[in-house]
This record gives sequence, C-alpha cells and structure tokens, in this order.
Amino acid sequence: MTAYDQLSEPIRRFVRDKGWQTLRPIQAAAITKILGSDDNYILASRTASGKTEAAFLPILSKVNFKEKGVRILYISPLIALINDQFERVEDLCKYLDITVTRWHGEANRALKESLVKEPNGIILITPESIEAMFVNKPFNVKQLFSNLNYVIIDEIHSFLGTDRGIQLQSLLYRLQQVNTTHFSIVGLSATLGDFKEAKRFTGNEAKTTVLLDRTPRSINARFKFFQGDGSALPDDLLKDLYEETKEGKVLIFPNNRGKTEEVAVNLKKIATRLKGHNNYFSHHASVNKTVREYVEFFAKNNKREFFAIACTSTLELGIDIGMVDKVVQIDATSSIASLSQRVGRSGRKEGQESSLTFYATNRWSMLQSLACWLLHGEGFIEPPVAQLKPYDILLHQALSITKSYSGIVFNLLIEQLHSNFSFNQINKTEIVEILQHLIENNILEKIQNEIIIGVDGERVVNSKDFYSVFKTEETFKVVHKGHAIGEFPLSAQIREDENIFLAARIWKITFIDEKAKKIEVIPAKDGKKPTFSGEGPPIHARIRQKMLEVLYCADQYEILDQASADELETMRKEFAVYNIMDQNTDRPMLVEEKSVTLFTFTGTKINSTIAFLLAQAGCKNLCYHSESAIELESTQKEVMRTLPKLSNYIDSIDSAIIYQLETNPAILNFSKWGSLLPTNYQVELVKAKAFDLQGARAFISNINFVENK
DNA sequence: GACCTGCTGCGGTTTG
Repeated sequence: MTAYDQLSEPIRRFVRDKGWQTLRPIQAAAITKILGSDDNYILASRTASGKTEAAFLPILSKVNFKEKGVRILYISPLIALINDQFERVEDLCKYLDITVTRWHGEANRALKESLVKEPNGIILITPESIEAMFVNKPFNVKQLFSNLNYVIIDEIHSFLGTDRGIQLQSLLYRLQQVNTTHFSIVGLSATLGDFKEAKRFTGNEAKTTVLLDRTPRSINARFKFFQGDGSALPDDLLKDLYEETKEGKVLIFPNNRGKTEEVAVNLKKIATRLKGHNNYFSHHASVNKTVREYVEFFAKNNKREFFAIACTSTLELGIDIGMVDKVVQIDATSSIASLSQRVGRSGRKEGQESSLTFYATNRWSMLQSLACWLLHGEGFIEPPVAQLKPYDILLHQALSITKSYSGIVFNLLIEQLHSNFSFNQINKTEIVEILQHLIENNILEKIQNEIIIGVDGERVVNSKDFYSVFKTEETFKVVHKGHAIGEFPLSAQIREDENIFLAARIWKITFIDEKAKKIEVIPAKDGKKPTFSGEGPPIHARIRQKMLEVLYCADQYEILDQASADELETMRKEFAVYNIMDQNTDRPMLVEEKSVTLFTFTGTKINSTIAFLLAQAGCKNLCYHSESAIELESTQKEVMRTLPKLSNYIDSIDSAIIYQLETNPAILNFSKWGSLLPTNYQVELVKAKAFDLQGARAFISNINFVENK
C-alpha cells in the first residue's frame, strides 16, 4: 500500500485537491511510520520540503476528533511562525470540520475563551503561553489538555541545548501528568547537528526515531575580499555589493544590527544616485514589529520587484518570506548551523542559479568563513551542548508548580521535580537544598508540610516577566510623528541631536522622554550606525581546527576571488615559520622579545577558560577571539612552566568563581533565575556554562606549542 | 566580537 493509500479519505481528498502528483520523500516516510506506531518521530529535512504536511497528514488521518478535548498541540518558538502555520493547518482542517486555534499573547482572546468552553481540535501555542496557563489558569490546562494524542514541536533544533528547551521539556512532562492517556511527540527541523540530543528531547530516546531527508541543494558560492579598517565597511566593498545585489531578491547577513543598518542605508544611497530600485530594507529585533511585518509581506508577495533586505538571524528561522535568489554573508559566519539556515533561504528557480556570496574585510574572518563553508559541505553541524544540571530552570519550575497548585505538600513538590525527566541529573538532596534556600529567602514559604509562594516570591511569580526563561534588555521606543520605527536600549550613543540609522533610514534624535521611555526623531540626511553592547559569539572548536587545516595545506579553492586567494597565500607564508607536524596536537607559538602569543586554534569557550586560568596563575594576558590567540606579557620560559600547571587551577576554580560572583555579578548574566540560587549552585552554573573546563583540561594535556624558527 | 525568542490580569476607553 502506498503512503497516499494509508491516509484517511478526507485527507486524500485534500491531497487530490491540492493537485500534488506525488508526496515528498519525507512525507511518504512520515505517513507510513506515524500511522504504523505511536512512537515519537523527528522529521529532519530542508526548508520548504513539506515538513508541516509530513506531520499533519498522517496525524489528522489517525486522530479521532469525535472525542472531547484538544487532540493536537502544535508548539512553535515564534508567534510569527504560528500565524504562518495557522493558515496552512486551517486549510487542511476544512476537510475535517475541526477548530484550529491560535494561542499566544497576541492572539484573539474571545476565540481562546470559546475554546475553553468547548475544547476540541488543534491548538497552536508558544512555550511561554503554556507556562502562563499552568501558572494562572491550571484548570484550563486540565480542561483543554487532558485528551492530547499528539504534540508537534516546530523548529525543534531551536530548543535543543537551550534553557528554553529545558523549560519546554519540563512543560511537556507536566502536560503528560494531566493527560489521561499517553501522547506522542513529533519534532520538525531543517538543521539537526546531533540526532541523540534531538531524540533525548522527547524524554524517551529509545522510542524516538529520526526520519531524515538530506537531498542536497546545489548552490554557487563565491568569496570576495576587501580589506577594511575595522570600523566602517570599505567603499569599494559597498560599490561591489551594490552591483552584486541590484537585481534579484536578496538577503544580506552582516552579523549585527548596527552593520545591518549601515548596509541598508548605504545601498539605498547608492541606488538613489544610480537610479536603481528603491526596495532596501533592514530587519532585526530593534526594528518595529509592524515595520518588520511589512518587509516580510513585501518579500513574500511581490512577484516582480527586486529587493534587498539586510537582516540578522530574525530571517533565519522558518518565517515564510518565500525563496530568494541570492544570499550574501558579510564577514565571518559564527556557526555552521546558522550558515545552513541562511543557505536554506536561497532556492533555485528554473534556469537560474541561486548564489551565496561571502564578503570578508579581514583575513581571519575570511579564513573562518571558508572553514565554515567547507565543513558545511562535509555535512558537519555543531551538536547542541546538553546542560546536565539546569538548577536555574528547576528553580523557575519549582515556583511555577507551587503557584499552579496554589500550595503543594513539600514532599510532593520534591517528587514532581525529581520525577521530571528534564531534571533527571539533579538529585533529591540538591532539590531540597535549593527549595530550603528559597524558603530562607521568603521566595517560598513553608507552613507545616505545605509550600506556598513567599512574601518576596509573589512579586516574582506575578510579574509578566515570569513566563520566559530568557533575559531581555530595557528599551526605549523610537517614534516619528506618532509612528513607531523601532526601539533602542539606552546607551551613551543615544542622546539628543545625535543622528542615527534605523529601519534603513537616517534620523535625528530630537527628544528623549525618560518617563515614557520614548525617543522622538525626525528624518535627517546623514548619521551613524547604531551600536549595541554584547558578548562575542561562541565558535566551535571544529571550525578552528578546520582553519588550521586550511592554513597548513596547499589546497587551492576555486571559490576564492584573486584578492582572497592572495590573502590566504600571505597567511600561509607567515605561518610557515612554525613547524606544525601534527595538526591535531601542534599549535603555533609566536615568541617575541617582550611577549608570547599562543595561536590556540580552538573554540572560544576553551580560549576564555585558558585565559582565565592563566590569569589565575599570575600570567597577565589578552585574549583575541577573532584570531583565537592569547597574548602574554611573559617570557617563553615562564609560559612553558605555567601551561602544564593550569590543570591544578581547574581543581581549585570554585573559589576563583566565588570571588568573580562577588566582584563581578554580571558573570551570571546568562541566567535569568540563577541569582536566586544558593552560591555553590551559582558556581556550578558558571562552571557549566561560562567555561569549558573539560575542553580546557584536554587541550592543556594534549597540545604542544611550536615556536617560530 | 552577537543574534534571537514571549507575556497575565485588570481597569479603562471606544465601538457596534
């Protein structure tokens, strides 16, 4: 029997009406598997390969909608994705006469309320909305979700190895607790680096199978090199970029919000001068949401006009903007995972080749992009890092469960947390210690055997900021004549009379209203790109390893333009002074009169850890992340004497971290709820997330530094 | 030398 024949009659009619001649490979596989068993599945195949239908066709064929209650829960990391998928799912469900309800912070409230009165069909929801329902309306959770058959998780890779993912896992466990029968999980993803983590995500690795369609996409990649000065983009690069992107539908990824504006404003200026098209946009988190939606709408619905959107990762995930002709990456990609998502945006039309252009403004950036492109070709994607002991998320869930139950017996709370598979590496003693600490600090209160929210905890759980596990910066709304353009965090750069780029236009700041948190602006002729503060992106050690391999081989790459090839040759000559025999263990060490520089060619986290340990050992140093280099103001002798001893400093790192937490609390900024933990648990969080102790230990014992001769 | 994500309940006002 073919996959099509296995579908229910209404769903077969849907497929016929759509005029689909054949089902896509991932769809055929998913239909047979999902209809054949109640196991969990992860569907992995590229963007626009029909994954949504691959999940829904068999599930809608299988589920009996006559029974009361919501039967299918679809979970998405983005509201925008829910709104996109809603139309597709509703289209499908017309054939079954069931309700599809959007359930997120911006969704229609009346529709939500009427669903509570008569629970049925499908809900499309965000993790935070599930959390909010548990906290505020636990009876609604029961009413709606006690008869679930399937939970579908879209863009599941965006949850793997993240705090938000652990929160979602915990919520899945809590949903299963209120469910009368067992529900199955189907995850969807275009970019899976590690099947094991994806399978573990469901809580039942043994009963989870990955269905993979890795049909390759052919794309024409080229590298261009324009030496920059480290601040503004070079003029000749901008001119070349304009020629490169003046025709077609183009996405440009310049890596940060400031540069995104710089690119959009400058291309628009050139286009005005040369009378080219005027459709230049910028798209990132600081651009007003309505403006962004307009840009997305324009990209999706304009069949004829050319456009270029300079954007950040906001256009990396599955929001439907249609396929583009060209993707441009400016300076180094920081991960292959993100590069794959960006490549996935470009699709080939008949008779037209899709293209990817890498621009680099410095040699290290070029080398890193080349390494990422080569690894992408080898099929490597960074595996997500599992966080074994997420104490901060456990703390958050402890508060959520307590509030949800409006008071819970102490032992039952411990049991709820202990049996939750997302916390299975955290033992009972640890859970009790954390809860006791919360009681001591009035976040929780213990009355005889019962735990309730404490006096100071009320403020925490009743804040609208409680439902998410990620931190956000406070921002000021940027407004022109009542129209919202975007938002900025208040920085030294934002002051009256300053001119600044935003939403691909130039503005003068006329008034800053501290009380209303509003910045008034008027159009201006010239200005600067905005700057945003932040840490650097973490680079995986495999990328650095590949950079070293490229440097110490004789391969020529056809995709490099002459300037890039020349720059690579220069670098190879400069690095030829180190006699690297084994690329796995040897690393260059530049010895100069007053300093020593270690070219570690390893991941950023290992670099930060080693730099921290060296400082602990009394070796002052500077860590240059883009070059993966650590410069020490020491003699070679001192460095060689200190390096082998660094492992001892790992053994005694706790006290150093306690000192850091006292003098520089920002070290815990990666965690929203971590500051409520006892100090020793904060130390464990920092060790697990800010550093890579295991990686650093291995690096110290395996690596041999080779000096310049 | 970073990027991104989400949001209740309630009281007030406006609209059909």
